[in-house]
Amino acid sequence: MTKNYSSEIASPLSSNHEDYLKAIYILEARGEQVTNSVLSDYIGFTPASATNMVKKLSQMDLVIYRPHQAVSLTPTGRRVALEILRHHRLLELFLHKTLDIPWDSVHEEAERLEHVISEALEDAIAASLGYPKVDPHGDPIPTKTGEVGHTPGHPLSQAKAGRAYRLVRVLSQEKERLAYLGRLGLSLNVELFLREQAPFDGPVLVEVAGVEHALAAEMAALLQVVPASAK
Amino acid sequence: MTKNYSSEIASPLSSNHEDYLKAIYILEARGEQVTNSVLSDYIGFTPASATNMVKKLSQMDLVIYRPHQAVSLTPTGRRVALEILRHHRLLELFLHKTLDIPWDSVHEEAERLEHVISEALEDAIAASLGYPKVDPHGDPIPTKTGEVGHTPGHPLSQAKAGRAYRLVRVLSQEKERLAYLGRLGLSLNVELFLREQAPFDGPVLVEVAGVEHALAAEMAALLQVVPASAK
DNA sequence: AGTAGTTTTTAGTCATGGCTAAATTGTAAA
DNA sequence: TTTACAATTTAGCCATGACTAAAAACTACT
Ligand SMILES: [Mn+2]
Ligand SMILES: [Mn+2]
Ligand SMILES: [Mn+2]
Ligand SMILES: [Mn+2]
Repeated sequence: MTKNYSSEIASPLSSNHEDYLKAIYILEARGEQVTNSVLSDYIGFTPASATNMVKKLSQMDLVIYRPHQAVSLTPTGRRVALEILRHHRLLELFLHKTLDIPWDSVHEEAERLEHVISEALEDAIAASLGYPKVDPHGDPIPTKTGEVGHTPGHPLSQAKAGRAYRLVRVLSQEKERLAYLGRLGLSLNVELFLREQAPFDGPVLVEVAGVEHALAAEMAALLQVVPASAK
Repeated sequence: MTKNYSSEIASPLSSNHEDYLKAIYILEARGEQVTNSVLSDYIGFTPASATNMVKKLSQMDLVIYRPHQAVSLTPTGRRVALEILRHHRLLELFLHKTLDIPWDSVHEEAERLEHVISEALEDAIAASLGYPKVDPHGDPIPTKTGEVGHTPGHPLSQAKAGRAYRLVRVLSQEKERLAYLGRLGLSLNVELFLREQAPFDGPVLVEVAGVEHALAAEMAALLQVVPASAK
């Protein structure tokens, strides 16, 4: 767990410390108020454990903690979160492209690997992939200096019927969901044609590689698309 | 740390548990009596910690422990050790071949990665490398079923002067030593010519790629070679 | 404002696995 | 066979970070 940020952080961070920071970052980025229950739900530990950990992170100046308030990251905490997130997404893409691991399995694997790769290995992976900008789900890969690119696109549920789109991001890491999409032929950068959009949040009819499929409204809301012609 | 051996092992093993088992395997394989001090020296924890851990491993039926006697692995313990060793050596080779990580850096990296890769990833790595038999240092890679190939060769210190040899194994993981050998052009499968072997365990003169170098006797003892013509 | 219900924190427990220091055991020389 | 010394084990301590249960604090409704 020796990292380049170790220079500014007293005690070394465990995998769980890192996962907490990453969770806070992701929840903040979603625009949610990171309350204790939101956080503990997300990470899968009890609320008491979350409070406990958040207090420790606050002592290390990685988060701002005020009792009964939402937590937030300090600049250092954000740097650490982004470093782990960079590891995670680089690893997902590497596993997928270099070792043909299916896109619905890379998340789990990266969840463990992200905590143990060195900076040198991170760099080697980035170089071997040609310094990519997005992971296999279209999530932006933070740069070494902590910039996070903005991903274009809008939910398929808000797209207009009778037009062709390209899938640029899937807002889910759920294995079963991704596997299902994969079976429909829907993976990153695939083109689809939006046949019909049922009103009142009804299902969506799409055509992928000449085959028509119906998608639940909630599913369509997770699929970010751009017009097919757009880069 | 979910592994395929989890079926037969009650509690999940931590990275350290796995490193202890691997250490015992390696020390046994070297022909050493695995006493508590040998083991604690090797793993870098205090003797008291080693006793403690060995007792726990013994309760899990992974080692045989009798007070004041050398420890040894049970069949299950050996299986676990070989699984981790397979991970380690596959990872070393993968990092070296696929990501160009120098042979003197792969050990450290693999030491952490070996504990967190899934069986699926292990298989994907093995497949992508064409099911290799040895790692970048010539150490044999155990098979999935736990067989360990026998590596040919004998120490350069016991070779005859005036003949050509090929380096097939280096019995060291020391970063500095490997880096030095690398600088001399000595890496796996490289050919060398043994010019002179000084008596009384004196230095050895070798020619590598047309350049002559003197090696300490202890260094030459770590280099396993075969006659240059031999496959 | 009072109260019910929810969220959060506190208090206290436990397992893990390192450590040091002291006690014990084993070995080998006198 | 005693004695010295090294190796090993035991005992006890500590940090970590999960947990449950209880207390406290917020929120929202009457
Ligand atoms: Mn993780
Ligand atoms: Mn992803
Ligand atoms: Mn290890
Ligand atoms: Mn090796």
